[in-house]
Amino acid sequence: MTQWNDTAHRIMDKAEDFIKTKGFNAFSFKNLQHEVGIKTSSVHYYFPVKTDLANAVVERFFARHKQALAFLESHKRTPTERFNEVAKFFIMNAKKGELCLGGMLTSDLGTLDPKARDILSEFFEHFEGWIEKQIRAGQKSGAFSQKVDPSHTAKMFVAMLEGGMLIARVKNKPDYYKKLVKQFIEHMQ
Amino acid sequence: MTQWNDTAHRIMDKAEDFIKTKGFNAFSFKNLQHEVGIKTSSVHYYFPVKTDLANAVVERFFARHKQALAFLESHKRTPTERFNEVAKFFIMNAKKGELCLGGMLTSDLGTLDPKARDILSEFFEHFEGWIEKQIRAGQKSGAFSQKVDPSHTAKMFVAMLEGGMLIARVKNKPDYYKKLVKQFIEHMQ
DNA sequence: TGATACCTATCTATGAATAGGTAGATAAGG
DNA sequence: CCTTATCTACCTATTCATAGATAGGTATCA
Repeated sequence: MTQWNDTAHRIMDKAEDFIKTKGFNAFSFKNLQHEVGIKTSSVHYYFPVKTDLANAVVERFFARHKQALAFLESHKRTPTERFNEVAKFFIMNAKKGELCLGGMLTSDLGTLDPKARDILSEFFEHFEGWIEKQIRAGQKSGAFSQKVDPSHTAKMFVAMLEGGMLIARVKNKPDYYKKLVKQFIEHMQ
Repeated sequence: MTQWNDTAHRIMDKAEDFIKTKGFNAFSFKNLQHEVGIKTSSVHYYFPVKTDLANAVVERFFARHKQALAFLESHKRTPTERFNEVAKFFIMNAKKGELCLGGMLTSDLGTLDPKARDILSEFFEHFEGWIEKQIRAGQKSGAFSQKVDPSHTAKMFVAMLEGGMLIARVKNKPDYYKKLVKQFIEHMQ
C-alpha cells in the first residue's frame, strides 16, 4: 500500500493486466521488464519472488475494492443506487475486457501461496457482506422484496458476477453480462 | 474422441487434472511424463504442441458433457430431478476439489488458441440451452414458477455454478456451494 | 557514508519442441 | 511362407529459448 513507491506500483499495474488477460502463470518477469521499462532484476528488488508480487497485487486490489465500496456508501444514498453502481462498474470493466482481478487470481489458486489465498478468501467474504448489507437496507426501505434471503442472495450475486464475467469474455458478448446483472437486480425488487 | 488410443486418453486425463488444479500454464510436458509414465517426446507424438493438448482435452470434455446431459434427459423423468442431478454432480465434484474443466480453462482463455475458445463458447451455449429447456419443461408441468424467465435464469444459473465453484474452493467450503445451488433451485419453484 | 533505486552480467533449471532411432505389429508381393 | 516395406508407438538425446533468481556494481541523494 503506502509501502510501495511509484515504480513498484507501475510493476503491479502491469502484473494486474497480465493476470487479468492471461493469468498469473502466463507472464514472466521479462514481460514486465518490457512493459514497465525496467530490468527483471529491478522487479526482483521490489518483489524477491514471484509469489511476493501476487501477494502485493492482491493486497492492493483488496484495499482498493474496500475503498471503492466505502466510497459508494458515503456518496450514493439508496441501496438500489449503490447496487447499480457496483453492477455498472463490473459491466464497464467487462466491456473493456478487464475482468475482476479477484476472480482471475482465484482461478490460479493452486499456484499461489497461502497468504494470497487468505486475502482472496477475505475479499469474497467482504464483498458478499457488503452486498448483503445493501440488500437488508433495501428491504428496510421497501426497495427490495422481503422474500429475498439477504445472505444467500448476496452470495449468489457475487458468484454470478464472477462466473458471468468469464462466460461473457469467452462468448465475446459484454451485453450478455449486462442483461444478466440487470435481471438479477430486477428479480430482487 | 475415438481417434485417441488409451495412452492419449491417459495423457489427457492427467492434463485435465492439472488444468483443474493449477491451470493450463502451470504444468509442463515433464509433469505429464512423471504422471503418465511416458516420455515428453511421446506426449509430443500425440499432441505436437501444447495447445493441441488443450484442444483435445476441451473437445473430449465437451463431448462428455453433452452425453451426460443427454443421459439425464433419457433417465430422469422430471425437470426437477434432472436439475437436481446436475447440481448434485457439480457439488460432488466441488467436494472432491474437482472443478468444472470448462470454467477453469476459460480462465486461461488468453493463452488458448481460437479453436479451444470456440469449443468453450459452444460448451456454455449448450449448457445454458439445456438448462433453459428444463426450466421451460418445468414451467409446463407446474414445477417451476411462471414468473421465471427461462433464458435469463438459465444463464444466471450457469454463471453462478462457475463462479461459485471458484469461490467455494478459495473459501475451502464446499457447503457454501451446496447451499448456493439449493437456494437457486428453490427460488425457481 | 550509507541507504535507495536501479543497473549489468550471469547462473541454473526448466520450458517446449525436434531429430532421429528402434522394437514390434501389420501388410503385400513374389 | 518368407521377405521387404511400412506403420505405430514409443525411446534417447539434444536444441534453443526462457524461466526465476542472484551477485555485485553504480549513481543519486540525504
